[in-house]
Amino acid sequence: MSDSEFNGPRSASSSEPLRTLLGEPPRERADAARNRAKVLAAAARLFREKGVDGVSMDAVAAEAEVGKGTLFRRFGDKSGLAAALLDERERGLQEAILSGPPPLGPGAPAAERLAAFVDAYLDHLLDHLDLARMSETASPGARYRIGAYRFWRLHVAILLAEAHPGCDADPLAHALLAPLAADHMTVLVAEYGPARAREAVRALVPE
Amino acid sequence: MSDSEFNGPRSASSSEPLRTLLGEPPRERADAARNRAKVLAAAARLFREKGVDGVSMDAVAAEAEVGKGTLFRRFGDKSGLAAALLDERERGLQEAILSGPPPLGPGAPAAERLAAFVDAYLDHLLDHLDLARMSETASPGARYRIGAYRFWRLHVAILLAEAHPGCDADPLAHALLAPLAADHMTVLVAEYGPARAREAVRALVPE
DNA sequence: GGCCTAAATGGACTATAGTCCGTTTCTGTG
DNA sequence: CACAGAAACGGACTATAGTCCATTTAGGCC
Repeated sequence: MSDSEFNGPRSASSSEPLRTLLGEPPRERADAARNRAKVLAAAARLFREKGVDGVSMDAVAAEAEVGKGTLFRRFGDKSGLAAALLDERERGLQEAILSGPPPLGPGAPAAERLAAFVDAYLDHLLDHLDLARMSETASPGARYRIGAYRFWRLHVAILLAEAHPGCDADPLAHALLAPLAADHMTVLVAEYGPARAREAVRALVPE
Repeated sequence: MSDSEFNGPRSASSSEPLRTLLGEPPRERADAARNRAKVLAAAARLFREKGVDGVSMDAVAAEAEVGKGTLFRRFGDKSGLAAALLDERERGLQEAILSGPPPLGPGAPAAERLAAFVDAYLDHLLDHLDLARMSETASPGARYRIGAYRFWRLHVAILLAEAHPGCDADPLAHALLAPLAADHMTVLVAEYGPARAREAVRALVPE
């Protein structure tokens, strides 16, 4: 997966020529949309029944009644499929950050928003640990290529810059998100339980 | 790899019965030792020539003139092989921590030793990024199963407990090591260069 | 030196991810 | 409506990790 060539249903707006003029990406074909939905439904079903690790891509393709080629071309690889499933569930959190009530949404001091973000993100992550783990660890660097990661990172960087003027916010945001990696949280929770794990991560947030 | 059933040449001390009485692990057989050395040499050679990612386990087995079964039984999986190669190079750092001069070794205040450790670890990591990456990301959770990780974690936990009495040092040490993951540092360095990457990680160290 | 047991060996075998490309299906246009 | 080109399809194919077990070998003991 080289970037965001995969994923995400495209908008069904604009006539063909207008779209072209606007430089919008071409609309997704009807059969493609249908297959995307079939695959996501099949994957959700299988993952729920047998666990994320117990399901092969062949199995997903079969369950979705779709060829393997289709599956891979659309989602890139297994981590892409997991990311697509997570995506739906991350929307709510992203909206709450952009326009929900403080301290998660705008309005509270940056430091408080940062703490609220970490808490809310952990809530989300601990609810979908296995899916997140698959999306992040299927291949090296996978985590950082997911679109959602960029969102979290940008959000954290903006808050850091506001709370600590003069700090090198961009790489710092990266580093701050590192302990939130699914692989890491899996181990931390297994070893110390959710409460201590959560506290340890929160203790690293500046201020 | 369930634990440390693999790796590490065993000591050649003690007679058979004494060893048994002492509960030491059985001495490694001569052919096993020979093959371990052949594999490590072959892997080092191939990795240097073609890069860690460009070498299959089949290729390592062939180059070492050893069966695939031998290779896997001894090293568990690809990450185990990479870890075994790294191991040799980590010894120096571990010794410097245990008995070298301050601030890395004993003698300096805990906070200073912590900073010195992060610096030294990053030196080591950036020198062997590809090998470390393979050892940590070949399978989910691989990083946390490597013996060396336990060493770093214990060291950091002890220093944290000393520098910040009352903090929950064990999980905090885990969290503090998260940004030092090879996969994360690879991205951070690629995006911002070694200097800013290093600074960002150091900024997270308490105090 | 020859025997015996546990350890080690190696390569055939399985399972799975991911690629490739000839065929089929859309959809905008005349 | 029918045509043409683009887009999507699907399954055979390749590459690789990792398992299994019948066979071989080391080395302690007499």
